[in-house]
Amino acid sequence: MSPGKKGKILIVEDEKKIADITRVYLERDGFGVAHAEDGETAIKLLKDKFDLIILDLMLPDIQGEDLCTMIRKDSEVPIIVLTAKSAEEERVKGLGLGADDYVVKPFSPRELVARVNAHLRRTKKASFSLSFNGGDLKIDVQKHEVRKKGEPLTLTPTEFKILLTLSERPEAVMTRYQLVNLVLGYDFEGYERTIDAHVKNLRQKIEDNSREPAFIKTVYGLGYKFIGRGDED
Amino acid sequence: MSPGKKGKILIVEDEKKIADITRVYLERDGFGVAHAEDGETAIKLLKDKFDLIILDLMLPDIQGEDLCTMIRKDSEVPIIVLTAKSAEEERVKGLGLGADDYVVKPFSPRELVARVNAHLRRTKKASFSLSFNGGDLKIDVQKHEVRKKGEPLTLTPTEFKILLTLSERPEAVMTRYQLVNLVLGYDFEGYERTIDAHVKNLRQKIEDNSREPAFIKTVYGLGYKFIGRGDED
DNA sequence: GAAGGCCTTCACACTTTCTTCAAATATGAA
DNA sequence: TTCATATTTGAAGAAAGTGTGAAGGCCTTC
Repeated sequence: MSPGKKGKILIVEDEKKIADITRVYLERDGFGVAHAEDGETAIKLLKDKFDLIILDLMLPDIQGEDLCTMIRKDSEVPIIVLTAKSAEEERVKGLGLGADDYVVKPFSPRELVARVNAHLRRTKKASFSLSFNGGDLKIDVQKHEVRKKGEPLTLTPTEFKILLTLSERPEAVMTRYQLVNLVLGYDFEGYERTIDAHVKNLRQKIEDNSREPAFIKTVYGLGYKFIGRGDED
Repeated sequence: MSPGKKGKILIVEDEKKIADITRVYLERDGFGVAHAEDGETAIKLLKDKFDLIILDLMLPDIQGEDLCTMIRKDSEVPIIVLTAKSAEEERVKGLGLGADDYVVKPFSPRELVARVNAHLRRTKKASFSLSFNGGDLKIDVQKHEVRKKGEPLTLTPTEFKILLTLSERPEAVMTRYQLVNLVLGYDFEGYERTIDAHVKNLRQKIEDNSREPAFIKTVYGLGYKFIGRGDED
């Protein structure tokens, strides 16, 4: 493993080509990278300390979810989960398995590196959660939970991901095109306005009045943006 | 080569069919596209600057890898490599040589375009904004927001584009023809003076007195120009 | 194999914006 | 100053974008 000035990262991924490309990107960005092709190897390697773990949920010998909870039991290391856009994602939600972030496959390697950097930057914060407007809206990624004025909401995986994507960059307009890529995956070939339907459903859950949305605003001709004052965590 | 509002892309690919379909998709998405059928042509074309390069690793006259390193030596331009499915090894090698992403043939044009966009989005400055006359007028592209003395204004998409186009080159006169092309698109077939109507509406929003515009001046017989001292941001 | 959850698509109503036009006003040249 | 040409403006129909409910498909669970 190369030295890694910026930190040590463990990739747990059985698809060699994905692991390789990810490694190349991370190393180019100054990270040290170790790679495990299966859960067993990962557990061995985990005797060393890592600064962040990238974990594919689909592994040959062990359920990624189990590995995730296992890691989380022993440490607070940030975990970014890779999921194929399918039923996997639902399990992320169902189990609330304590990952700090998740990225939909196929992903842009640059996107992944950006997220790795983002997580390490806020490494001091115990967990990756967002809170807006004096606690009116709270998003806890590890628990995969959203609360509005304390009340837990039930969001579908796609709704959650849209909300997360928008709220990570308050005020910034995201086009439907961008949202499709980030939320549904770069290989999504469907109808772009599917996003509208999800936004509608999302608004009905998080907004007081979905006709006059306070959080997710429409930007005519462009897309959507999230409005909210981030709170201290 | 078509103008390309979103950026200029060079396709280096000897299979004409693939090059053509890729070009069509990219152009439809607003890119300008140049095409080289072999390495030699590519090197000639590379005297121009491109925003991204799509490079087939299998070329008639030169090793794609060599071309890749060659390009990377001179510039940071994002490179997406196309590889045939069989050539497993080439992928990683290509990435080691400084490519930014790879796509396996046969590929979905849509996915390729999505990746192109993803790379360019990362390359671009995260958020650029313009500020004029000591903060009197601020334009934030990422937020798609314009503020006049701190007050947010509601501009339509076209108004926003006109303002942005003009303000990016303060003092420069832009003809209606130029504005139509840049703002309404090269394929706009309507009445050139539509711009006037938009400028009118824009002035009513951003000017104190739309009869004596301070920002958007008319240049009689020519077009419009934006006046403003850019502030440090 | 029925039920339920989720995603996607579609059609239609609705909202916002764009384009065009014609009248009014302004400009520059003779 | 006068004339021909340019520009501004308000209004209105045309066009484009968005919200929404419902239907169908796929998958998982019971």
